[in-house]
Amino acid sequence: MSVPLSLLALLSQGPAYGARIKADFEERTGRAFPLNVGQVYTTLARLERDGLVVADGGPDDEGRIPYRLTDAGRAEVGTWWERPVDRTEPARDELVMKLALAVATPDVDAHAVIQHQRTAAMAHLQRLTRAKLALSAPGSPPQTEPVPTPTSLSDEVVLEHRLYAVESELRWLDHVEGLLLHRRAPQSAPAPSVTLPSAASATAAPSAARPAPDPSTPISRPAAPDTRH
Amino acid sequence: MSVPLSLLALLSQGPAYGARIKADFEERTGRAFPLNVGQVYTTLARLERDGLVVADGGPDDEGRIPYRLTDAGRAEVGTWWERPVDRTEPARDELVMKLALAVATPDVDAHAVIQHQRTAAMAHLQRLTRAKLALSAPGSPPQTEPVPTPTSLSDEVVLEHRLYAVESELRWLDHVEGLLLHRRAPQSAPAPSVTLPSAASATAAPSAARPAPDPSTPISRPAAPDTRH
DNA sequence: GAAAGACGGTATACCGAGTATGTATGCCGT
DNA sequence: ACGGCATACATACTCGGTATACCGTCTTTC
Repeated sequence: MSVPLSLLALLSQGPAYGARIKADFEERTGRAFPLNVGQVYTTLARLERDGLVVADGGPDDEGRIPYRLTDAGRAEVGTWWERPVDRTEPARDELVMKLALAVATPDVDAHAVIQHQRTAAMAHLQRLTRAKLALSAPGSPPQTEPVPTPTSLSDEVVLEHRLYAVESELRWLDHVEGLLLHRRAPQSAPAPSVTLPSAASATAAPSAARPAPDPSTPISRPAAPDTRH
Repeated sequence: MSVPLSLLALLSQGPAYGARIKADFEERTGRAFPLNVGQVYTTLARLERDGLVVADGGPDDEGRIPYRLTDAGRAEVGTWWERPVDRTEPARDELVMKLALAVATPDVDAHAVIQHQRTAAMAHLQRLTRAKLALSAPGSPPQTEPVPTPTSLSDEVVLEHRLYAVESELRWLDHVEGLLLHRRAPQSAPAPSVTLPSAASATAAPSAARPAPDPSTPISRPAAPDTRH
């Protein structure tokens, strides 16, 4: 759903042929999203069908077929940059479905599911952290690099996103575990006064990158694995 | 990619026919993931083809065709609950691609992209918060509900996930903005000592739902929209 | 100096997810 | 009895994604 727009965005920098577009795309997204060449051609075909792109003449003497944006295509890119991506509908995330099903299904130990996911997430977090360190210091010893941008900004952008995502996922898992404990033993307080963890703080001061301490779940857990690389 | 497994999970509670499965699925995932009926049937067909499920005899007197798990299917569900969902590869998220492209493309004002996304995210956060409040107190005044579980746990699980996700996204946007400022004016500190926002704290004490204050980006931003009710 | 093969580029076939639409049937209410 | 509606099943289609086939050129190697 985002690949077509990405291709348009790349073409807005000038005409290019399929393989070059693929290379550019991967380069500019931190090589985090390997793009199958086939997809590039089928997508280009669809874009051409929709009048957003045109083949700029037949194959040149080296067999390449450059494509360029039409005016409609250029407009499309423009609005893409302006319009925020839609987050209003929930994103069919496997983990969310799985956990929602788990807590709603008898015979399933939701706690165990959470535990498994959590240890995996922590391992993943470790991996990402290591990657980040490697990113900031590519050649191990020298930090006196003459190049001011030794690593691409794109790399960092996607890496950071993954870091924030795992971290958030961990907190969410903790929170759900807390919910489970409450529900299982709704001791004296039947009313679901469910702590409003992030929401309260975030709405109170959403402009600052305010954390969401979740006081309701001081769940004990296996010790953190060795953290340094 | 997760719907087939979900259907198997539902069938593990006993045989059911297509439409019933759809209803169950939506019920147990907080009605956040509307599932097209057609998809249920095609998925069931594939599952039957793969031997994970069998039609339990022809249509009954009301035209329904119940399916039940095979042993292989049951095993599949078992391993699904045990195996954490894979987060090792980056999840083709439109926003991530878009922003990675934006920062790597001249002629594109990445700051503006971030701004647009941020205001949208804040509006969304507000909406979710409102939904959460409505969830905890469905009938407005009385909190003396006799029912201990007036709202389904599944609802809460997916709602909370969305809250954590937006919040994390906001922090990430802030962080990227910080990166942009650094890169644009790499004043006296050329070495990218990039603050390790979440990673450091999360690995230091991952068991507590520890927040990840990002001290590097005290970016000013438009005031928070009205937050209450 | 030609066969073999690596390489770069294009194109097609295939699968699964997801959506829209069609069709049969039973149950109403008038 | 008939129109309308709900229920359940089924098919057709689009799109994202992967694998693979194909074709020309350049290089290697005997």
